[in-house]
Amino acid sequence: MAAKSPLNRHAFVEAALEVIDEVGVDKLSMRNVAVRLDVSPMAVYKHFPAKEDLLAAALEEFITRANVIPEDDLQWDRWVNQLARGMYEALGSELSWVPLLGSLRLGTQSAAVADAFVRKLCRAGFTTEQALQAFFAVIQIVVGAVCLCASLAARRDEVAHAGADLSPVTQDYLENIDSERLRIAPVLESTLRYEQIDLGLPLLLGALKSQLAETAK
Amino acid sequence: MAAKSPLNRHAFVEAALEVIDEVGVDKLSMRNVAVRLDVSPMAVYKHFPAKEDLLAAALEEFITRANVIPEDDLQWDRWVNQLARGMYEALGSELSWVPLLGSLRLGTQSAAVADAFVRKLCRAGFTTEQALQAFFAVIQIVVGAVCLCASLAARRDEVAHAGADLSPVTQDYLENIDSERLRIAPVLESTLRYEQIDLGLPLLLGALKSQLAETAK
DNA sequence: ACCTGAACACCGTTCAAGT
DNA sequence: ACCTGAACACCGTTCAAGT
Repeated sequence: MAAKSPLNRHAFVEAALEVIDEVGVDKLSMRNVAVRLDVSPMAVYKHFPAKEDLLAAALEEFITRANVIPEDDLQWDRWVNQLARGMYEALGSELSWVPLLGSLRLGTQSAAVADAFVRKLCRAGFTTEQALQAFFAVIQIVVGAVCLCASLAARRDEVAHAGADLSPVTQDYLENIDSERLRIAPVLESTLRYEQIDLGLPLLLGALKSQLAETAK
Repeated sequence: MAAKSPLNRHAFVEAALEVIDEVGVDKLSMRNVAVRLDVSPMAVYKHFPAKEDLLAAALEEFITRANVIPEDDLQWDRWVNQLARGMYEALGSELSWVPLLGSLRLGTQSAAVADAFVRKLCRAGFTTEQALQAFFAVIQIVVGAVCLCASLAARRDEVAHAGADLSPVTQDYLENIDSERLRIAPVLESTLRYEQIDLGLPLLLGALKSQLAETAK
């Protein structure tokens, strides 16, 4: 191996993504990234002033690789649908990012996604302002859906009661609610079988279509 | 002070909330909670098997105190609107919870909110399934809006360029995007002045109204 | 320039021991 | 029962020093 060429930023980002892939974001440390590169833990600080900067760079690279921007030949509503699902799946496949979504800053790649979104919707007849608001609304749904998905997944990992037919969520719900309202339980159970993204996103897309019809008039 | 009565669970939750209020969720530790109660750090483990359990209990108490369930005499759409805004404001006032929203499990109080929501919408004419889906959609919007809000706030805390008229978000956007698309910048700037909750929530409420009209037919 | 070693001030958690 | 003290195996970060 070409052992001693000086390491660049990208090597650290690459190593960080590998560590995250193996043990999750929350267990990434400056030390284990360094160990993976066979380098002193403190070498990382020459390229990233703090752990947060390394994480932000890794998230940016993760978003780039997720490659969520759909082909341009789709109709706008299908385009938005596919973008949202792509983001949902990418984040869902690496749930350990989720706790950081609220605190990390996004960079170049996020701007590119925003830009593509606004151009797509403007060409479909939305105003720039509507398009940008729609973008934030879609991101909200995606981020929210991934968060809920993560917190439900955490529940499912809890020790499953032997022979229980109901999900842990429903079980807790039943423990915490008056017996008068038991009728909600089966509906809760079936609703939890949906992917979270299928709950908010269709409603949002419907609203955007009405808005477009309104604007076109 | 009645110093030596044995401490109960609630005393620890109370102390945890005080610590969080002062230094944020991310700096809460078993040790500083214990110090606040003038007790050995290890006493906490007699009541909570792990830090995560203490945090979950604290979040539950936080939600209870936020008291977000609106009065019942409001119309369903205003009721939903007020609930969502209440949750948004509560979480927004204590942004340090946000990074944990995806990973913490919710309990009794969350079930009570879900229950109130479903009952309210069912009485307005929604089916139980629609109501429950709407609940998850609303939660998605709230959680997503708070996450975005937090990540924009993190940006605003970065060193503000002297004399800059544009927000850090817009500045980064401009750095990362072709000059051809500069026209988006002013719209981005004005969109960022909205509260995040005002972007997704109105669209969602509009969609729910159409759905209700559909169902009533 | 780029990396190292040792150190500081913290963590969560375990475990045997106290009262 | 409830709490303590000491210890283990980690953290992020700083800083003077090496090459």
